[in-house]
Amino acid sequence: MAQTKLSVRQEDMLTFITNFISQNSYPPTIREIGKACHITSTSVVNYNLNKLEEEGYISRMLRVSRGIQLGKNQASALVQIPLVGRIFASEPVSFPEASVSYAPDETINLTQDLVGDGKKMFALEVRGDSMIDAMINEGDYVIMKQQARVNNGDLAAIWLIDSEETTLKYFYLENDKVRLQPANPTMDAIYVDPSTVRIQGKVMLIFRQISARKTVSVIPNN
Amino acid sequence: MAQTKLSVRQEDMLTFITNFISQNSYPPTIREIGKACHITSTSVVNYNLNKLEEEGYISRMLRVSRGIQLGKNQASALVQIPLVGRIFASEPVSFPEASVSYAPDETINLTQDLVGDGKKMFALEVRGDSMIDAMINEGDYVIMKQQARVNNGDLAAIWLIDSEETTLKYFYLENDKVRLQPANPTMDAIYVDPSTVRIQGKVMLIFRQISARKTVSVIPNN
DNA sequence: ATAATATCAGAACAAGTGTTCCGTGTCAAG
DNA sequence: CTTGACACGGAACACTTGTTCTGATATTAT
Repeated sequence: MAQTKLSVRQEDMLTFITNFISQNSYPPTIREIGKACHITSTSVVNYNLNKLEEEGYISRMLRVSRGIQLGKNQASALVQIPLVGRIFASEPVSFPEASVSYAPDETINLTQDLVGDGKKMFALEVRGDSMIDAMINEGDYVIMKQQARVNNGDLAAIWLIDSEETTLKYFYLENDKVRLQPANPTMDAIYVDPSTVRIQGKVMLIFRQISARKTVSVIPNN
Repeated sequence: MAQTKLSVRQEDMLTFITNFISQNSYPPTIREIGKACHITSTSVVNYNLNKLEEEGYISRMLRVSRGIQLGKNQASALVQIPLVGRIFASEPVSFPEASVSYAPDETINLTQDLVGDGKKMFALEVRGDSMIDAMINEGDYVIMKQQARVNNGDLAAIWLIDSEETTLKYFYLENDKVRLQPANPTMDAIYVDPSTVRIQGKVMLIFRQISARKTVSVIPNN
């Protein structure tokens, strides 16, 4: 609460605890903390742990081994988002069924500070290069939230009824006309009638994984 | 491995362990499991825990209190990547210092299945629209791994000595010439001499957060 | 039926673990 | 200088906790 400055020792302990939990998925003991932070006495570790708890950085469970919880990590709780398919420009977005089957290989894990609570959300893999005007490559993943309305300025998945295609553009309703603004600033917006578009969802996050995807002609350099 | 069917008791234990961890963020002890699952003997809990480990549902740390890890969660272990600054086209990438200080507001949490172990990695926020040829917007986040060498086909941060600018391009070494391929397929590659480039790191992940960023001229719709 | 295996219960042990007490040194305020 | 708050180190204590041993009961195979 007081949010005063942490001592170097306390900061050292906090980073160790954080790393330890992320590596082992269970918290360290007092003696493990002391050994890692070069503190010989368990009472000193206990003393500084109480300081950290007073400042709100951690929570402690009395008399419980490894009973340390990171206060800040509540914001980084995991959400599991199902990967339900692919998105083509030539098709409407295929929404998943209500039942969320548990398929670990087709699940994308993200933290809540990036995408929120993950309700009604799903992931799509982008196929084709028709999303270039939205600055989206083939192979990118789009995290979407299914909803029929979006606010002005949201990046939305929109089904264009006339031309029968799905596009991702920033949505603006202006004077009874819908302005669809490409994410690429070098491209122009298009104006359409609201009755010719159907909002399918709102894009929450886009990410692109680089590693080991373009494994072509690998020649190590000097 | 064998993936046989779990007994009711083992299934009961597994659900309790899962719920306990999600509630307390640390695993339960053997006796806590026994009490919750109506098992009076610690040896029986220990016996079934070994069964669960043989089937791959959990991992156990020998002689460690609360040393239980959920097998499924190993792929979604968290890595904390420090957000160390911004990346301009007109400057070399500013690398962080060796010491990783604990600054909670400037940390990006991702899962290991997306970015790997997170060693020597850091996050940069993209400023300016000069990365458009890499299909990267202003405001995007780039997760980079600091390394002086990359393999052919890696997306690399490259400092061009002559023109004094940083660029993100796919790297290919071909016949003593370096081919720098833009991510945007509509743009052409450039060929430069290896002595005129300096590899600063490899791009592991790019992501773009949409929510509440472009709050410009918001006019609510019907 | 008989043997073999799997599952279980109780108890005991050694090590792990949080807590507490006492003493020391530092440093700024009085 | 004295005082008090603060941080630290060492030690001891009591409880926790994983492990192991012995034996009993249930299930399955031969």
